[in-house]
Amino acid sequence: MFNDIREVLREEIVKAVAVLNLNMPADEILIEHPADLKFGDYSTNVAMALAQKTGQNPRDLAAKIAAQIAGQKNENIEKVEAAGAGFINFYLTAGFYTAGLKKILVEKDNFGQNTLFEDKKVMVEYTDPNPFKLFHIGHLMTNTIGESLARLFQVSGADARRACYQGDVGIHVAKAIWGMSALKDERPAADSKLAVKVTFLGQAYAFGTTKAKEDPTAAAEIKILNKKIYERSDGEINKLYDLGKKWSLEYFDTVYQRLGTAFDYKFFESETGKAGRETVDRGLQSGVFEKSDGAVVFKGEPYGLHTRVFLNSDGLPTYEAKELGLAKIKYGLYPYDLSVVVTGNEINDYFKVLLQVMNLLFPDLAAKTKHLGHGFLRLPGGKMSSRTGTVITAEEVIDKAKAIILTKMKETKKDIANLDETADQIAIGAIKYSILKQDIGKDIIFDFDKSLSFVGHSGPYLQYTYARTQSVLEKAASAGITFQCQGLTLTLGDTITPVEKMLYRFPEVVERAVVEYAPHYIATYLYELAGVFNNYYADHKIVSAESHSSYRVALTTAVGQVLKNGLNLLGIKTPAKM
RNA sequence: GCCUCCGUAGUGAAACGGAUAUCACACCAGCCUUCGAAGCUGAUGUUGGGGGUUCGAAUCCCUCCGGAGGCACCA
Repeated sequence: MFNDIREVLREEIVKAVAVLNLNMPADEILIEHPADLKFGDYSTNVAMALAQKTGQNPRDLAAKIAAQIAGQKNENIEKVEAAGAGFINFYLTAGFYTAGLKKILVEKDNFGQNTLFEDKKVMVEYTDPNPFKLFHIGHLMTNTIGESLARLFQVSGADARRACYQGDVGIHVAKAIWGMSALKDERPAADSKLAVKVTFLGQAYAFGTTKAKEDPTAAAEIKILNKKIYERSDGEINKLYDLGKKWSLEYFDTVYQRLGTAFDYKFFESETGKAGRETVDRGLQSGVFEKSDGAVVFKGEPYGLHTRVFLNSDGLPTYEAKELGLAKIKYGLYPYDLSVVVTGNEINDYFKVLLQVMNLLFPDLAAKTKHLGHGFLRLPGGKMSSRTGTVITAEEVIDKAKAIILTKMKETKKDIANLDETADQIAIGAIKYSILKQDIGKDIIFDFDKSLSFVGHSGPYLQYTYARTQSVLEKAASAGITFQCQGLTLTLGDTITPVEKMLYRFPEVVERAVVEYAPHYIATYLYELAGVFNNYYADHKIVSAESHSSYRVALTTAVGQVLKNGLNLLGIKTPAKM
């Protein structure tokens, strides 16, 4: 198979090395893409590694091995040469590239799939907003990353399920309920718009928070309220609680729909406490936990970790205990092979403790759990806080971006039927891409003007390039230019370009992205692909009466296809016109 | 104080121990009577300091400086 070209090269290398009476285990052979296309399609460092072992000159050895491989005359290899400090560079044949092109055109939406997680059950938990609180740009970051990972697992053969874990109990909820009660005259009617209800919840929470700080009486009331909410012992409070939670969840659903996420499972802290406490009780029996100052704790120091509280001195489960319960509940509903939990990196250390505890209590689940801590999306002024009001909601950012895009769209005066929907897709594409183009572990200081780009290395650039391919293809169709997947060949002096050299790499990039939990490889690759295509576009007339037009149309079709498949993995839509 | 993560052009980022460290933004000079100028071409400019390991270090180790996060009943 041509997409296993790395295996083909590996075999050729092993064969050549053996002929030269040298020994290089196949799994130690590194085959990679050179940083620059001028160094060929792949290169290997075997000569440098062998030279070190045998004391030979790496450059001479590379030349010998290259000559031997060339002599083996593999049909996919156009040229092999030694270069640099002792690299062996491979240049592939035109036939290889056109076969790659054909594969894209045949597989279409399926191009890029792999079998790394075939038949595996994967659960991805992400987003985790708290009911009664705002859905802010931090949630947008987690959601964007988690959704992309879920999609990467899916194209890798997994049955990926999306899960969201939400804090529907706790002091923040009590503050909001207290606020709802105090501001009862301003409470929206049942038939009010959802936006109004959510705004009210935000005000109620802010009011409760402020009063809790300023007024000791209010603070005491909130504490009592918190207990009542936990116990569900007061009918009036339950009514307020249920109402507020319903509004919140309805609102979150509208945000998810807009972002293109749909959860299979929604878990709540109010449900995980019981299972968590039971687990901790059993762990206390078996000596995993111990009592300390009236609380039940896990001593992490023997493992190089922190001590953490699992049941507080009132006997209530903390977040740690609830998380243990959550793991059990998740596995009960969906016996996964892999459970990925995506959160901010502030809880990295805490999650290590949790994994250690899980390892002692149920090692099978611990081994299947992977925590991914991503960087923070912070504001230039410092930490974002919904308490002090220095918070930007996800919708504010999207709407602000959308307004800019609508202005731009009106300037370009394109004939676009679904203007509003398209602008929404571009706004979200810009935001998601700005998050996914970099390593997920790193912070993003979110400054609207600096962080969100609609030109250059950005989501809209990729969407624009896609729209351009579709526009060209539309023109080709009306000119009656078609192509056959069989027998695609270059004609009339056309040569292989960087476009073909980038296209076949897509499945490799997908594999690497899923193995390393790193969507940014997809983002970077798509940007490079779009770059070489825009370059090609500037130099080549695609739709014409010339005989090479058919091949060029096929190439354009493939580029559009890969951009679409790749952007889909980032959760970014590809409007045909923008 | 202890632990973890991070320091790459003016700014924001990329680089699975490999070749002349790659992009974007910004700034400057060009390209639309020709398939979408949200595009293309060219110019300027970078690995925090000091040691070490290696044929080869932005990447691994030590140390110093700077930043972020965490460190017992919040999540």
